[in-house]
Amino acid sequence: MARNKQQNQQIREERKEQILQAALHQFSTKGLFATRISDIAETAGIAQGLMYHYYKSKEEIYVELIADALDKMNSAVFWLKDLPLPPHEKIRMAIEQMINTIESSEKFNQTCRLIAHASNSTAIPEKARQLIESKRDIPYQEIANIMAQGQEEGTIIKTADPHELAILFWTSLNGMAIYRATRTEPERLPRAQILINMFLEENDHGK
Amino acid sequence: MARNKQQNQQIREERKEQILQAALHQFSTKGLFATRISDIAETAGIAQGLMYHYYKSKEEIYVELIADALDKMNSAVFWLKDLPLPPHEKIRMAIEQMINTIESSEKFNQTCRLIAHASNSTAIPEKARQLIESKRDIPYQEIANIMAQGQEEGTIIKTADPHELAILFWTSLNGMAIYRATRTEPERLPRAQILINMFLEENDHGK
DNA sequence: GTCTATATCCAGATAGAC
DNA sequence: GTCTATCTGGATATAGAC
Repeated sequence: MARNKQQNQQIREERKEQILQAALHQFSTKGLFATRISDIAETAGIAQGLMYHYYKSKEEIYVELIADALDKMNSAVFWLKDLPLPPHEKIRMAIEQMINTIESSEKFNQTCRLIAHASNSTAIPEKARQLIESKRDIPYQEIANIMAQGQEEGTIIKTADPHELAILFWTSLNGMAIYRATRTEPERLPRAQILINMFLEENDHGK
Repeated sequence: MARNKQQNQQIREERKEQILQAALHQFSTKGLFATRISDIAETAGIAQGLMYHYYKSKEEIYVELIADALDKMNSAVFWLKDLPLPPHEKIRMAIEQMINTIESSEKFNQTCRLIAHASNSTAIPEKARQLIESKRDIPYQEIANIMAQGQEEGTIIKTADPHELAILFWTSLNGMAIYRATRTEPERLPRAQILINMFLEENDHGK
């Protein structure tokens, strides 16, 4: 008896993680349908047949990745919400952090592309569709809340309603993420400050 | 002799147009790999085999659609460039028109999704990749030129360089197009004015 | 747990009748 | 020009040896 149950369990966890990472890389650049299960296996450095020892299908891996991505996104937003900062500082920080992360984190980038692919296709697994539908509006809602608080405090512009501002907030950042993800030779993104200025009342600009 | 050459030629043109339209619809919602040639045939209302009488492969249709989309986009940008308007009015007009078109035109929407799918995938036909690579930067360049002119005239903000502003311009609009395209029950987009304000010097805001 | 070999299925593409 | 029937290749998924 070479291995006991615990060791097997650990190998299992490691392999699954390995597969997920390889799958994220493949799915994010090629999408669900253009990536073959053998691509993932190759990237993960294991035999194609072994994939089915860990996941029942390509789609199952995909759904797990989508679920993870949505959860991480929403966690980050709730973390922002609970920060002990005034609303306009939350907006400032969120934009700065997002642009910074878009520029520097390869994994974050892959995650953005995965979600972009998924949101833009009707041909994804039903389970994935439901997950996205049920969770994608949370970030919009939370940012809208923060915008509303900022408007009450007089630090966020009142020329648009909070929900409108939230859409503008996310669509701009989302656009940047896609821009960045689709350039091999990444040019620098616009500085955060310009985008921040769009939301703040004049007197706060230079703060 | 039922039909002469000219009539056949006309039928041919009509069919090709029919196929392109059906393909745009399919590709834009499902992407290249998830759409089957039979899906396109069905949408176009013709037999699957007949597809190959007009196009040599699925990829050929795809490449033609990509080429059309890029050309239309670039034509629109050159049209804007040649308008007899001051730079900041061109920017204003471009944003207003884009948001308006994103909201109202189904076909424009499909085109945006097609390009989004294509830019976001490395698994597209080589020919399509080359087309995109060679043409996608033209709109950025042209908008950057207009921004630079506006800065000289003092109507566009000088806190960022023209290229940076151009990226912000396109990524924001692109983000909106994707947002709009991926909602079945389309909520209204943010009003153009808020985005316009991001680029104009203060004194021009209310103009 | 891991691999190789293989069965199965399905979409792209072709052939040939009308 | 259009259709139906068919071939072919390639990818998913399974079986079975190690």
